[in-house]
Amino acid sequence: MAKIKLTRRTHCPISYALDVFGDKWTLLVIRDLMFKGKRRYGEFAESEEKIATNVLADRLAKLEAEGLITRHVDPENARQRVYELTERGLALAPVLLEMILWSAKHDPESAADKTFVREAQHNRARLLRSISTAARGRRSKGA
Amino acid sequence: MAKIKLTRRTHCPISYALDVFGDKWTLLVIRDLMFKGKRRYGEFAESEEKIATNVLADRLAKLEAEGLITRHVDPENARQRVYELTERGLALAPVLLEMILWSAKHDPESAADKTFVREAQHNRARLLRSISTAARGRRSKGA
DNA sequence: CTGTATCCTTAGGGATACTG
DNA sequence: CAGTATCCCTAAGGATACAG
Repeated sequence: MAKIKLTRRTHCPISYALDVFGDKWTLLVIRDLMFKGKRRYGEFAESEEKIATNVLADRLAKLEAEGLITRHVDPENARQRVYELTERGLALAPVLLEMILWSAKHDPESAADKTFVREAQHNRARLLRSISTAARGRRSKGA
Repeated sequence: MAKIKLTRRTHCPISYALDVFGDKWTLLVIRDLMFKGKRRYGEFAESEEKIATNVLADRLAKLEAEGLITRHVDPENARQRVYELTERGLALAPVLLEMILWSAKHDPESAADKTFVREAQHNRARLLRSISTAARGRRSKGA
């Protein structure tokens, strides 16, 4: 089991955010949960960035410790675990969205992405709504 | 001189953004430039997170290589260098702002911050305008 | 399938002395 | 002041084998 240590440098809100998700992997897991509907360990591991399993386990544990995700046994399959965003995790949607828009504006390859850039550009408000709606659906189904 | 290596993992816009500024230090430099009006090496080094000088030099070089900041000799003092945000760097303002708002909402210590949280909460649009105005002012003064 | 554990290499970065 | 250069240690993380 990965030992989790949550550090905090200063009182600054930017610094705080960086302490929680300021690394190259954490937000990719959030992305998979938020925009790609992924919920299981194996699905995260499949993502094209190819996160190592130990790193994935570490980030999932940290995200749970930070209260950004929950981890439950799938009621429909006791061998499966299901990860879901909490309200606190879901509240990162605007941050992710602005990152997407920035990348799309400044990087041609990102701009060409079909997964969420188009929707983000055309209707940011609707995308934000659809994210929280989808999350609510998942929760009520899972409970 | 720090050797700069810019990597890119996938075409994904989130992944791209993380490749550019996904670490614990880069956005602190951007923060200092954007919200605190800092422009010089020594000012960044003074920040309370106490970035090491070699790390600072590395991040400044990377930011310049990515086109987020410029580096010039101060025309008023040839011994001084002045760092400034480019349009591309300035365009990160909404990302930083959403991070501030998220932290303020989910962390009491951040919420208590006086530097930019209050203004961010009360008038996000005005804050964004004031940032780009300040940047324009700096540029015209420096040129 | 969901993780854990281990091995091992590299990158990150703190401390600090030093240079133009 | 604005960096550079070492030294050295720790954390990050890739690869992979293993366990429930």
